[in-house]
Parts: sequence; structure tokens; C-alpha cells
Amino acid sequence: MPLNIYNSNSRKKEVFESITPGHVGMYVCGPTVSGESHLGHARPYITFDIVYRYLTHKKYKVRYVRNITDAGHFEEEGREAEDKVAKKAQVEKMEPMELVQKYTNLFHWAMKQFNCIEPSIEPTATGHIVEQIGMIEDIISKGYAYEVNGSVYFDVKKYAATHDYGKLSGRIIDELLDSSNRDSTTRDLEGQQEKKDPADFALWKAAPPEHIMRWRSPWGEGFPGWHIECSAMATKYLGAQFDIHGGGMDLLFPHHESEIAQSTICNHAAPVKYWMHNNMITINGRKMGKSYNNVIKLTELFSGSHDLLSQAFHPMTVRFFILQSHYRSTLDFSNDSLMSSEKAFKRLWEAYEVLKKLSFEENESPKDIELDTKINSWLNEFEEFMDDDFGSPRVIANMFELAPIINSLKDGLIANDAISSKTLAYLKERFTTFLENIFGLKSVDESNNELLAPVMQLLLDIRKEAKSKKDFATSDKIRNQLVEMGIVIKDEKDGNTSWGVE
RNA sequence: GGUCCUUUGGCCGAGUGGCUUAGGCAAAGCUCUGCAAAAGCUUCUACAGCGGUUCGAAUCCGCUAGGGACCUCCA
Repeated sequence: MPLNIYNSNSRKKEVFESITPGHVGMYVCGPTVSGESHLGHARPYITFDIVYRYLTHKKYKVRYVRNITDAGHFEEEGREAEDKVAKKAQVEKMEPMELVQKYTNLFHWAMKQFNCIEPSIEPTATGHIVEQIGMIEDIISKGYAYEVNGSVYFDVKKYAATHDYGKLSGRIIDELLDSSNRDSTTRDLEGQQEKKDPADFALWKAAPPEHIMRWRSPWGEGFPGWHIECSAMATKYLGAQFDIHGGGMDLLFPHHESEIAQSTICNHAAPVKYWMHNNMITINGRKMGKSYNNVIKLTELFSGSHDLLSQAFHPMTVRFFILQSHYRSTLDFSNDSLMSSEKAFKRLWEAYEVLKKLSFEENESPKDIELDTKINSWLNEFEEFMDDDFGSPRVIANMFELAPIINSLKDGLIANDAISSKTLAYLKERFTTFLENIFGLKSVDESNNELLAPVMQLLLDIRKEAKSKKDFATSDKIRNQLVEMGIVIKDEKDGNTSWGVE
């Protein structure tokens, strides 16, 4: 079965065929490093990490470009038009670039915690001013942009006359252009009057004197518009047309719509073959926002230092939590649901650890053909589900179907010869491939301490001796005190004892 | 106000015109066990409401109600 991807542009699932056979160009809108990353940021980067990993699994050579927006142009609730980098820098008495560096580092740290693979190229907006100016000049020369007072605007009305502006985001162009149609939510922003039409968007903005971030341009000192950044970098590294462009649904309009317009004029072709958008994370049913006081930063999530959290959550728990829902569904976050994911992940991972250690004699013919068939069928569905627009929740559901079987094989509740050794090998391979390589999950257990392991072995030996002499006072003392230290031990059916750090 | 999306059992969450209304968490019972934990088995059963299409709909259409996202343009 070929890979099917839901294309936001056509609003349906399409068979994925890369423009250049064997290669995939993928661009994902990266973070704006004017502040700390929060839970909402985790979703797109984990989602597209899975896409990246899965395409790689499908033997594609992927060039994954994810930008860093480090120049001042941001969207923000309150819709106050201000350069957050510049403003915050003044408040904090920092250089803008110092601030940018700090939050870039924090972002990279968080990505590492999540076990996200680094993109192939991570370009910065400030590093591509030249390309952006070049692109703007091109758009002006083609007659789709105009300069006013040192700012340059894209002429949406002219573009819309011959192109399908609004298709991606489902806007109706006449309504966008009909200014009388606007209600009170339309912002009365500075610079609005100088535009030919309210629907026009800025490609370049003249910088007022107090603006710290500024670059020279043919139109005077200023800074680039938000949308041109992605168009310029995507074109530079992936070409005029590339396969996948990803990002959050909130970027559909105006950001991605504008990207299409800009690139279409410059390159004479729609830039992207497959548009992918992840849905948003809500918190207790509400969108994240400062006014709700429910923005949870990643550092707070990992440390548990937030009013909405009862405990710290491991990055792998968060990753698993995100994978348990489909990327195009809204995902409601709550302390309870994360706690439930934490337990679920632990259970699944322990079954996986058990699986890795399972081994038995070669046998060609399974005694329980029905079970053997069922297992193979569940395993085959892993790839089938992922091929259907990255159905990670269904893959995980199948893994949970298999977990009791794995545990039963270990405990002898299911005889080893019930399934063939070929099936067991397949089981192991599929789990490793999907759990580790594709889902990017890894153990949360930090007990691989070279010093601790032999000490634990000693304690467990002593406890075993005590138990054999029915000296339960001693054996319970060891167990109970270890629990207090955060180490849990379990007496297994086979007489051995396992342990782990909670 | 406009556009679009969404509504599944105590909670979280898949899914599809009829095979079985996934799976996880929680809860209850049982098995195993020195006890505990873990594990295994079992139970609880939902598809917002009202119409319609259909042999048949939670899945398609319409209406109603709740929820959500976006509605921009440079700071």
C-alpha cells in the first residue's frame, strides 16, 4: 500500500508521490525564538519528526528544512503590533541577538528531550535577508507589489484576479477584499492607510527609529515581512517546487496563503505539492492563551512547576501522549490525561523490554495457528495504518493488543511453541522499527547506572536468601526502603526479581 | 457577524455505510503470590438531539444545540 497523505490544499487524502523519485523536500515552519517554547510547540515538531522518520523508513532521502524565525515579525494575542524581540530586549536589557540565542538554545534543548531528529538545514531569517530582498524585488518587477513610504506590500487584489488566493485556507476572496464587510475585530493597525487594499500584506516594512532590528534595503532601512521569510528559505533550499510543507493549522491563514502567493509570482508555479497541518492542543478544553493563564512552557512541563500540573512529566510521556491521537485532531491536554499516558507508556515499554529478551527454539509450525495468524495480521497493520495519513493511534492500539500476548509468552501462560519463531522474530523487528525508529520513543528508565546495577544485584541476592529462609522481615525491609528511594522491585513468576527507577 | 472544523462510554481517545461501536486510564471481581507490585483473565459499553437518504448509519444529507479554530498584514 502506498503512503497516503491528507493534503490541506485539496482537503482529501492523496497518494504520495515525490517530485523527484526517491527524494523528498520538506519544509516545516519553525519557532519564533522570542520566548520559551510551550506545550503547543511540541505538537508540530513531534508530528513532523514522525513524518520525517516515516519517509526515511520508506527509503526516501529527505531534506528536512525547518527555519528559526529570529527577526521581528510575530503574531501575538492582543494583536498589538510590536516587535517582540526588540521590545523584550529593552525590558530585559539584552541585545536582541542575545535573546534570540538564548531561546534558540532552549528550543534545541527541548527538541533533544523529545528525541526529535535535527532537521537537515535550519536556516535563520536574519541569515537570509539578502534572499528575501531579492525575492521582493522580483515580485515588484513583476508588478505584484508596490512601495509606500519605505514599506513594500503585496498586491492581493491583482494577484487574486488571476490566481486562487484563499484556496488553501478556504477564504472567500471577495470578502477579504470587501473592506465594508469587516467588523470590529479588524485591527486598526499603523500603516493600514498606506496600503492600496486592507487585504494586502507587507513584504518589507520600514523601521521606525526606535526599532532595533533593521537592515538596509532598496527601500530604506527596515525589516522583512513575516511571510517572505519562509518563501525565500524554502525556495533557496528546496527549489521552486517541493513536496511537503508542514506547520500548525493556525498558520494556514494568512501565513501559508501568502507564501503560496509570493512563491507563485516568483517561480511561476505553486510551490508545494502536499500541504500538511497539525491540529492544535487545547488545555482543559480551552485554547492556550495568556488570558486563560494556561500556557505551559516545556520547562514547566518537564519539571512539574505549573499550577495545572501535579507532577513532572517525562518528555517521552508527552511524546507518547501526542502520538496517541491523530495529528489532525485537536488534542485536549490535562494533567489527568498525561498521567494516564504515563502509565500506558510504561506498560507498553515494559512489554517491549520483555519482548526483546524473549527467545525460544526454532519452530516452523505454530501450535496455535489462529493466534499466530492474528499476531501477523496486527503487525502487518502497523505499516498499513501509518500509510493511511500517519495513523499512529491505531498502531499503538495494536501494540497494546500484542502486549498481553508478549507478557503471557514470558510467563508461560501461552506456550512458546504456540507461535512460530518466524513470527516472534517479526514481532521483535516490528516493535523496534515502529516504537524506536519511527515513533522515536525511548526508555524513560534512568537506571542504566554502571555503579548502581551491581549494588542492586547484591541487595537482591541478599533479599533472595532471606526469602528462602522465610525471613520476610528482612526481605520486606529491603523492598520497602528501596521504594522510599524511588526504586521498585518486582518478584517475577520465574523466581527472579526485576527492578527499576520510578 | 463570516468561513471552516468538531461533538464517541467515568476520563482520554481511534475508527468505519453492515465484519467486532479500537486502544489506554480509572473502577470492580477473579487467578497467581509469604505479602506487595507486576502480569493474566473477566466485567462495566458510548457514538449530542431531531429528521431524512438507505435493505442497513455512530459512519452520508439537513436542521437544532454545545465546543473549537481562523478572520491578516508588521508590532
